[in-house]
Amino acid sequence: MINQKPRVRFAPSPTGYLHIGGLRTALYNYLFAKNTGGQFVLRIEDTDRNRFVEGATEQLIDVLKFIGLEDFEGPGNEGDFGPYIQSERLEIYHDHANQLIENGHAYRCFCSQERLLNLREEQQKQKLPQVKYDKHCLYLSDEVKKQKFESGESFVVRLNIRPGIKVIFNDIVRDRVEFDRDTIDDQVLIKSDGFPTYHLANVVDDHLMKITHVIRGEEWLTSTPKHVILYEAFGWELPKFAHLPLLLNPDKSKLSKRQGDVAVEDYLAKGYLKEALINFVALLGWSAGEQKDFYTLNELIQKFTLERVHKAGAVFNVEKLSWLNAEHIRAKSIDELLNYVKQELPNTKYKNGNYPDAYLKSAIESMKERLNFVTDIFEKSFYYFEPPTSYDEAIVAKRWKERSAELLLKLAEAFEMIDEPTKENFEFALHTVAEKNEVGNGQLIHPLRLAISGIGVGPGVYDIVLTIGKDETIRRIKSAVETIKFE
RNA sequence: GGCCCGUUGGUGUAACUGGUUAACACGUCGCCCUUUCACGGCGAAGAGUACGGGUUCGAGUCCCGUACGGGUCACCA
Repeated sequence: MINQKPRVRFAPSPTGYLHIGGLRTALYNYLFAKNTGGQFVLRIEDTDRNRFVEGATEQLIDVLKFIGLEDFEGPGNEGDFGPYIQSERLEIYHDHANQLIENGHAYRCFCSQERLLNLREEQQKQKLPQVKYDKHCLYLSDEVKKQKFESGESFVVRLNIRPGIKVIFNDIVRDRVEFDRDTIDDQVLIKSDGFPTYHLANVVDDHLMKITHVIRGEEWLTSTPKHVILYEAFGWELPKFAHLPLLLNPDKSKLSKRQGDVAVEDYLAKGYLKEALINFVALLGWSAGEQKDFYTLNELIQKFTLERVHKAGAVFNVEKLSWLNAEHIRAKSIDELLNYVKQELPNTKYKNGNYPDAYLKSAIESMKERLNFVTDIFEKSFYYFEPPTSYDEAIVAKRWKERSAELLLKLAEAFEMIDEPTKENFEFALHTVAEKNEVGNGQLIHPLRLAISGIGVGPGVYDIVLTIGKDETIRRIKSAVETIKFE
């Protein structure tokens, strides 16, 4: 057991999307597994039939694979401990529940919803410190139990918590955590529909799947003593626990839908790169202890340790995510970016345009450092995809002077003469025209930018000219001269 | 309310087993570069480590208490 390779699991319930907190949990499990040479297991916890969402499991797996955590043992990649979908393991849970009933660690409870409700109300009225099941069915006589069971009366199976010493366990993130046994309720293990609850299923599966480290969100910390008691009841060795700090809304409450996007799919749809998402989420609750923020998945794998996981919850700060996204864009090669751009092009109004790869690459080259999202290229530098149809009024007012039209026409003539279209030649031509007409370069540069792009910001003018080409530049100059009036 | 966990600039984090003026990044502001914008560079403001005690020559680091925040108390995970 000592030198066993770690086995960890990400055990989401298929809700229809991957929660950003789920991504973080999955990532830490994955990083830990990869870092230690262990195995990352994916298990689908679909024991709540009321929340069944068609196709959710497939969707979850797709997103996980897309984002780069594709190397898992689980559905579609069976190992020796399947099935990996809990709804396909019902018999296993029943066998184990029965085992617990036999040795007295669990019992059948026939109480109606109504009685449970009344009990709860009653206890609340009495201002009891805590609402707990009263073990009513544990104390039924054997005959009554037998009779109810055999007559097919609906029941649940409850864990029988007995008085005893404190439940103490060690958490890798939080060190020692302890709970009094009498604060623990007789948790339902098997629901009346025959499905197990999370508590039973997770313990049984973690044991059977030989999970060595349970790495999950802090919201599970308070139910961990129940799990510890279950391990005890089965006589199983305890896995190591690591409860991760929560991801928080700006107001410090648990990250939720109400206060912004929470699905990984949403962020992907908005144009965040998976690299940025991984990088950002990894830093929420962990750091390598170095003064650096940019990491690739491989670097994270090399650096990750559970010991360096932080204890306090972390606010999800979209601004830093956006910065990281821009950083990851800048780190990509032009060819990689070309793929993204071509992938997105059909979703834009320029889908019918014809843009050769070399053209797009030139445009990307000039815009790379100015993009926060790859799709920004279609907005911020629309002029690469269509000629300007209007001219920014503020820029016109500021840069379009009395002689601008005349000078631009002369510039167009000079451009016309250029045989070899290079940045240097365009620049030289502009300088020459400026000199001959005794004006500063700015008198040409700014009107030129306005004429060919319609706006006042963007890459260097010569870069734009080079990308759209000599002929198109001249066309745009002529068109601008006709449209823009000096006032 | 009970129980559990937490608390370093606005945000994410750093600060080896206690040892000099608490570091880095995002964000903000300013300057430089660029006849634009962005990138980049430089600099600034912003916490004295929730608060109060204690231990110690010395505490963000250890102990106790308080406050505040969060999580959890389902036949949901």
